[in-house]
This record gives sequence, structure tokens and C-alpha cells, in this order.
Amino acid sequence: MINITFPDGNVKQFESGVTPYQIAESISAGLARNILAANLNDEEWDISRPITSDGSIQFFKWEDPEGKHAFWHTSAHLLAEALQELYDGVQFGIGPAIENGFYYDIDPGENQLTSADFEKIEKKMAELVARKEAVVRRDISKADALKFFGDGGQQLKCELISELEDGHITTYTQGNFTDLCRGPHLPSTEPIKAVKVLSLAGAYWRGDEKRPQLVRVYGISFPKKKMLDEYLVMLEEAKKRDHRKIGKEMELFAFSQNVGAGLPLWLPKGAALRNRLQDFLAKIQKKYGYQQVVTPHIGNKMLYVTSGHYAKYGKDSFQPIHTPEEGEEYLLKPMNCPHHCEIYRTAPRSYKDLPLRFAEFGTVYRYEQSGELHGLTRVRCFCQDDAHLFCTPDQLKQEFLGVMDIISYIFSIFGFEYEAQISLRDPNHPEKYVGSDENWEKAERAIIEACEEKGLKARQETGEAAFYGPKLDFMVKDALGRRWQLGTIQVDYNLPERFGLEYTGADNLKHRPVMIHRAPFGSLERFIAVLLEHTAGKLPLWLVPDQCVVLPISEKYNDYARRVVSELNDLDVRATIDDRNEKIGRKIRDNELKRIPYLLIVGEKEEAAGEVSVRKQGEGDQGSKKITIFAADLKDEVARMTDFKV
RNA sequence: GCCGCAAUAGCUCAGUCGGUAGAGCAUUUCAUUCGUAACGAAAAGGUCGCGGGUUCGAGUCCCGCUCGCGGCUCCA
Repeated sequence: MINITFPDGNVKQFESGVTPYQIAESISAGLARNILAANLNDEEWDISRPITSDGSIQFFKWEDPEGKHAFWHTSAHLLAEALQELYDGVQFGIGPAIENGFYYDIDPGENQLTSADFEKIEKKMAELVARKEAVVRRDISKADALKFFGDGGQQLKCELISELEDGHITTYTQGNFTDLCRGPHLPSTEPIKAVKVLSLAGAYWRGDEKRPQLVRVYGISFPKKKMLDEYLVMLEEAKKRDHRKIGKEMELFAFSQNVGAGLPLWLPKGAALRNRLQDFLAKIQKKYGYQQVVTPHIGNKMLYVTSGHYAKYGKDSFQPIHTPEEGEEYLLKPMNCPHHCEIYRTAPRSYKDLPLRFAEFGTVYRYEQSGELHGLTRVRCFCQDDAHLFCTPDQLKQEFLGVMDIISYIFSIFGFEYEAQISLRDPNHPEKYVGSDENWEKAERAIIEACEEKGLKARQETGEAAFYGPKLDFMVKDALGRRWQLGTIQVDYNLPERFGLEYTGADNLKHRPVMIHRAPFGSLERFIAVLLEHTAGKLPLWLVPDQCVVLPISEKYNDYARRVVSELNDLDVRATIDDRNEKIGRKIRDNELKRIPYLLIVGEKEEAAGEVSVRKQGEGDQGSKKITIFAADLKDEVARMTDFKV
């Protein structure tokens, strides 16, 4: 007999060899019906895998990420099984579960896969599910595994196996398909009731662009048909929130082939929106002791040779600008830090001057790879809400914490949920970084400690650091769940060294300041993109281009409507007019669809009383008010939203 | 940059077998002067992304480029 401990601390005895499924059955039939995966002593465990020693068990259902994970992982195998049945000579790479669904990377050999094949593949998968095949786990020796997959012509699998430790290799088999896999899996493919093959894409084998490119087949599956339908509807809805679509509808920004890829044109309403965001940030930063600076959009190439950026990115960037002068070269600035370092150097600095905080809404240019460009989230010209803080080593932590406060405050104003990520260097590839080990360790420790101090849960990723220092990034998801880095804070001991920055300490000796790079929005472009997707274009009242629109009932009241607009504008309310020769119902519909927060209807009654009839976006008629009262109420509402208590 | 897919009116899209282009919305004009989500009529609008090729003939087939979309890689 073995002792199984449950999450609530209860311990029950079972015969050795009992499976999680049987344990669940002993609790209730309902639980047994719903569990998809288990966890034994913190090890992922198939629900059909026998347990032969004491342990703590946890069950996972569809509602748990671990349950979905097993479900989709088995679905990936099912996809592979279908592909194996449909096409000869397919080689399989890897096929994991992902956040929403699963994929399988395959080398299709002679076969040509297109989206026209999706239906055929889905049908085959359903057919395989109907066979009710069990998914069977086997331990296998390295030699046997190599032979098995080698005989099957699965060279990619053999490469994976060759890197595994003998004695820890398992396979999972269903029907005629056997995959190298760690699991866990469902006991059979039977629960997979609804499958959708979503897309095809290229993906480099093992994520290495120097290796062959495979075909990645994406799919998703559900235990109920209805859930798939709901998911597909949700996807459609998400596409409607695409910032590229909304930005066009709201006349915020545009792209032109003639200007170039990845170079956004900001239209009047978009430009005004940017200005409001900048004012908002500048106001907060002023309270935190930042000083605004302005620097040129170009810089001498030597500036970037000094900073190290030229060696690292020079050949992949916009190439140097040549002047009439022989041998003189300038770069479009890809970042603001070197300029800010030069501002630091304009005067001798004392420890009494520090910290210095230079902020700039700095436009930078980066030649991003063509395939990377994506709406406003990845562009070749963007505006960083940048600042560089120069401080003594003693002040570092406090400064870092101050920046964290700004970022969390800003994200709370917009209601963004974010994930924090600490990006550390990859100790196996020191050649990718500049600076001493000692400085890197100091910087990495400072970030980790700051997060602990703030109680911020941050994922640590090695190899994600910038070449000159580690960073703390704030990631926010877009409408389709793709993660984008917005805010970033980076500790840098290296640029101060490269630029020979100094201050005089209390000891009258020269010291090296520490530098913090930080950008709460990251870039105005990306921030606006994510903001549009989060709000579906219904921007908060304080940011929205038009806060209200005046709708005259008929052309007879256009004059009064114009007086209302001008009075509101004088009161700093952003008001426009819809004086088209249309019926009021039509004007209401069109302006609701334009996402304008307040519609002000004016006719005979309003004109006589000097009032406007207020209709709130999505909420209907709110009754009528004096113009001045409406303006005051609106400004109160704005003040409540942007009550900048920092 | 790589793999795959697309590009037709301002927008969303149709266009069959290769025979010189069509709808809805938007726009303009006319009519109407209206009370809380689409009144009606008419007109105008296109070098079918660009360049080349095949063909008697190309929006349609082929090649190259550009731009865009989904991924991959990259992201100072």
C-alpha cells in the first residue's frame, strides 16, 4: 500500500500501481470524468500512469492551465498522427501545447501543405478520435529510441534523442503514431471533441535561423464543439480590436508606400492624442524631479562607436549619412542615451548634483527587419518616452524604485494588466555583452532586490538582457494575446564608463555615476497601439480626440449648434459639430459608431433654454443641461480620471 | 531576413473557362428640415500595387519588385 496526500492535507491509502484516474474515481465519478492531468510530488503525471510510491497528488481539469496543456499536447500528437496518415515522408520536429492551442513543426518532404488542406486534416483527426485509441507511455533506452526513430526516417527526432540522457527517455503511442515525448498526456484522444487547424507558418528548426525551416501547423481543440465555436467568435471579435483597423477608422495614423514601410504618419487627431499622452507623462515626471531635454535626430558616427552600439548594430541599421565633407558620417539616432551622456558631460558634476534625471520624448530610427514590422507595435521610426538617470551607486536602488513607482502608477491609470520580466545576461555567451562581470552582477542584483522590495512578481529570463546591462521589462498583451514590451528599466554601469562620465565625491575624488535607462510607455507608438486594442478604440474621456459632438436636429439649428461648439471650445472642451443634412437618428448612429463619448442634441427646446440634450455613448439619453453645466461636469469627470496623486 | 498567404473605387468586398470591371457603405447634387442607432432619388468615382513575360487578347496565367497579413528569427 502507498500513502497519497491530497492538496487539503488529507492522506489516503491505495494499492501500489494505482493511477491518478483511479484515485479520482475513488473520490467521485464527476472528478474522474473531468481530470485531464495530474501532478505527483511536483512532477507532471499522466492520469493513466501507475503510482508506486508515496506522494502528494494534485488533479488538473480543463479549467486549470495544466489540464489544458495536457489536452492540447495530446491534440498536437493527434495532429501529427493525422499528418502521418495523410502524407508520406513527413518528418516530425516538435509539437507542444501553447497558450492557446498547440502546433506541430514538420518537414513535409515532397508534400505541399496549404490552408486548403485544413479541412481534410481536421476530418482525419476526428476520424482518429473516433477510433478511441489509448495513449500509451513507454520508457525506452536511448539506443532503442535512436533505432526506432532512425528506422522510421525521423532524423529530427534522432537529433533530439542524441542530446537526451539515457534512462530518462519516454515515448507516447496512439494507434500507429509514436512520438518522443516527456508527457503528460490524456489517457486517450477520445475527449478531443472539436478541432480546428488554424494556420501554417514557417519556423526554423530549433529556433535557429541558420537551420532549415520547417512548416509549423497551428491548431486548437476543445472538449466540446460549443467551446470551439465560442473561441472562433472570440477570435473574430479580437480582430475587430486590431489597432491598425481602429487607427484607420479613428483617423489617428496612416502608412504610405511612398514614405516607406514602418514609418507611421500621424494624422491631426493622432498627433493631438500623442501630445496629450506626452503632457500627462511630463507632468508626472516633473513631480519626480525629471528635467526635459531636447537632442538632435542625428549624431556623429563616433558617438555610437564610443557607446558600442555601432559595433553591435551598425551594419543592420539605417546606414550612415555622408556629408559633403570627406570621411564625415552621421547616424540617424537609434537611441537617445549617447546624446544624454554628452549632456551629462557638459559640466563638471558633484555628488551634490546627483541624481540627474534627463527626460526626452526622443524620436529614434531603427532598421527593423522587414518581416518584423507590425502596425504601430513594431516600426522603424518611433518616439521613446525616454529618460536617463545618473546617480551615485548608493542612490541606485532608490532611483530604481522611484521609476517602478512611476510605471506602476501609469499602468494603473490605464488599467493595464502587466507581467514583469527581469532580463539577465546569458552566462554561457559572455561575448554578447560589454562590461565587467562585477558590474553585471551589481546591476542584476539591484534589479532583483528592487523587485523583492516592491513585492513585484517578475519572471527571470536569462539571455534577454541588453548588451550593456540587465533590465526589468513590463509586458502587456494585445487583443490577440500577443505580448508586447512596453515599460522598461535598465541599469547600466557600462555607458558611463565608455563615455568617461564622472562626478566629484565628498572625498574630493572622481567617481563613476550609475545610469538608469527607462521608458514607461516604451514608445508612444506601441503604447497607443496597445491602448487602442485594450479599449477597442473607446479611449478614456481625457484622451479621446473628440469628447463630444453637437447634433442639430435640423439645419435650422446649425447656428445655435455652432455657438455651442465655440462656447465649449472656449471652456477647453473638445467639441465638434455634425451639421450634415441628415435626420437625427442617422447622426446619432454615425457618431455612436465613431466612439464619441457624448452626443449633444440641440433643437428648438435647447436653443430656447440655452441648453444641450446629453446622450452618453452606449448609455442613451441623459436629459438636458445648460452648456456651462455640461462643460463643468465633463471637466470634473476628466479630473477624476487623471487625479494625478503622485 | 526566412516560410506561407494576399493586393480590384475613399472603406468592406464580388469578379466563373483569359474576352477591356461590379455591389454596399462613404462622397457630390437634388429633395427633405426631421427629437435619440441607417428617409428617398440621381451622379460621380478604378492605369485592377508597380515592372516585365506568355497570348490575337491578361484583373485573371508566369517571373521580378513593392506594400501588407500570419508566423519564425531579431528587437539597442
